[in-house]
Amino acid sequence: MINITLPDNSIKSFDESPSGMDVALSISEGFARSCVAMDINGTLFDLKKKIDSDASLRFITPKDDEALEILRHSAAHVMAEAVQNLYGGALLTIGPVVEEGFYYDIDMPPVSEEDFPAIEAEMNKIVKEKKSFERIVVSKEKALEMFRNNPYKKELIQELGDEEISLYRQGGFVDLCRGPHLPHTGMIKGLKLMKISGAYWRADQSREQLQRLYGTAFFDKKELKQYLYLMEEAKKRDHRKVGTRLGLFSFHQEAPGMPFFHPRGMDIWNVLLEYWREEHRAAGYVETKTPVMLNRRLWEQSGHWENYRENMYTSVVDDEEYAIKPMNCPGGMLLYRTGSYSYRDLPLRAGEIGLVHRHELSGALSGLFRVRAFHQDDAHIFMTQDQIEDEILGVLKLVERIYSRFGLGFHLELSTRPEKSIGTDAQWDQATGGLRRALDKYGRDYIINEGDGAFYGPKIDIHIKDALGRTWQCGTVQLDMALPERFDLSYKGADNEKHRPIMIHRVIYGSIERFFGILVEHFAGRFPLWLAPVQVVILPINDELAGHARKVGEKLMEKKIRCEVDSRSESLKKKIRDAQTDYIPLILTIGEKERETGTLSVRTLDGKVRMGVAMDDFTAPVMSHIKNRVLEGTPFD
RNA sequence: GCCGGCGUAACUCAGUUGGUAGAGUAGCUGAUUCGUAAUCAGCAAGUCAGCGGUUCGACUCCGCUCGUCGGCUCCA
Repeated sequence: MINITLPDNSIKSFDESPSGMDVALSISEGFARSCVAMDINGTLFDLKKKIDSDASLRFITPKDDEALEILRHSAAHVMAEAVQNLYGGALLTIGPVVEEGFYYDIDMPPVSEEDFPAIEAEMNKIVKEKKSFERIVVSKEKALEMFRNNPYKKELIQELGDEEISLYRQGGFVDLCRGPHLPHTGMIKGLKLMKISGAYWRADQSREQLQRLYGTAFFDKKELKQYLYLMEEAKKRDHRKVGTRLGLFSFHQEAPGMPFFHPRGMDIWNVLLEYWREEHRAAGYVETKTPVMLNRRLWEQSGHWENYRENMYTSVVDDEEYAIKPMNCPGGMLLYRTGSYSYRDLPLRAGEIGLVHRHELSGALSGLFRVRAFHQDDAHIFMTQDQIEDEILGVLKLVERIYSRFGLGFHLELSTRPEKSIGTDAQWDQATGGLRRALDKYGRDYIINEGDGAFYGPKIDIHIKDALGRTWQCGTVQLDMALPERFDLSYKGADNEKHRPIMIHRVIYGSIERFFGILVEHFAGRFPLWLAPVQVVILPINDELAGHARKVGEKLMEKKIRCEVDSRSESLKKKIRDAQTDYIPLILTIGEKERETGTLSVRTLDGKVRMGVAMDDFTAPVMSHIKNRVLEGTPFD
């Protein structure tokens, strides 16, 4: 007699070992049809597995988080079979599930997206056949024998322990796999190949070049449609497209990976920094600036010459070797060392909008998201041991303040000591403990990435979430146990002894260029009033009214409202259309009536018009809306 | 850097099997003077990314270089 306990604590009893499917069928046939896999005592299994002792069981249905992963894993097998059916000599390697779908690395001649329809058709054929996934367990020797023609699989099998090896079979297709899998291929409803790229076996450039085929899959065609819609929306918002169309920035062959900012882009840039300075002053930061080019000796002392040299630009001046800074910290060290500090001066919060250059791989460049020259909104905080917690907490609060101003959510990740690292266990414990206590005090959940810290200290990464739900790592708070040592920094304690300060590096925007790009996509180019490069456009109805329009413009400029007059001899309709497609939040049309009465006609982006607004009734609310950095709309919506 | 795709006017893109190039938008000129999302006409604009090769002839085929896109990798 086998007793199965279900999540609602009901117990089903069976005379003989039932399979998961048997248990599901005992609930209802419809339910059984929807089940994907099962969780027995905390481990996932196929529904076909026989349960031979009492157990508590939870069925995995498409509603559960684990289900999608299983589905996609099965979909990867379907893709692998399809490719093997179509391309004779294709050798399968690995095919994991990734965040948005799955991929399979296959040793085969290059294919292109033109081949996708044929592969998809073959996949759909396999899906239609509702092939059952069967788990087969064999010995290591047998597995090696079965995959004797596939060196990749053999390599994988060799690395597995001596225990038995599980394989999965669907029809005539067998693949090495831990599982679990769907009951059958028919459950994969929304299936699509996404892209193709090269990848190396074991991510090693010296090894075989493989074809990586990406796909995604859902339980429901609708979900696939929704996903494709989001992808398309993201494509439409692509900051490279939107930024070019709005005239914010450009890139040129003469300086790959180094953006040029145009006047309208600089408006946004300056507003971002203005806001940043305001918040940092209020949070007790001072601002500093260090040179872009520094002597090689400094980089040797900081350790960058040893650890980061391949990313640094260098130059020889008067027979001396210089490096263009890839980070601001060494310069910051010199600044600190210029003064002499007592414990009363700490914490010292020194901000710096530093322009750094990093020679990134040419293939890694991507719009403003990955560049070779960028500005960091850096700050170095020097403090005593017992200030760690409060200082970290202060940074986290500042981060929250600033991100929420843009309507960006975020989550936190703590990275701990990596294998290759400097410092003592005690130092690491103390540093990591300080970060942990600050996070706990802060009160939000955080993820822990064991061993993912920098070699010189643990860190907290802050990942923002944009309007499309995509996440980006922007902010980071890193404790540095190396530089104060290398530069022999000190402060005088209350005990009149020299002490080594603790130092953190932190950024909030991260790379201002990248943050800019993220904002373009987050707002889809429709910046809130306070950020909009042109806040108001003034449209005279005819040429004769251009003079009055300019006068109105001057009045707004006096109030520091960014505005332009469009006095082209175009129709009003045309000028409105152009203003709308430039996402200018407020449009003032100037006709005879406005000139006579000295009022304004205000049109917002949603097409609503308010006539007869007095000048002051326009400027006052607009100015306060801007000053308060209101995220949504305008005072005239 | 590696693999693959792409590179035609300022921008977005056409260009059949090789016979030296077009459209829309923007720009300029002129007409129109307009009340809430595109007025009309004309003009000008390209070493077809660059270099080399094949060919009687190359935007088209081949090679290299540069840039760019998607991945690998790396990270802010």
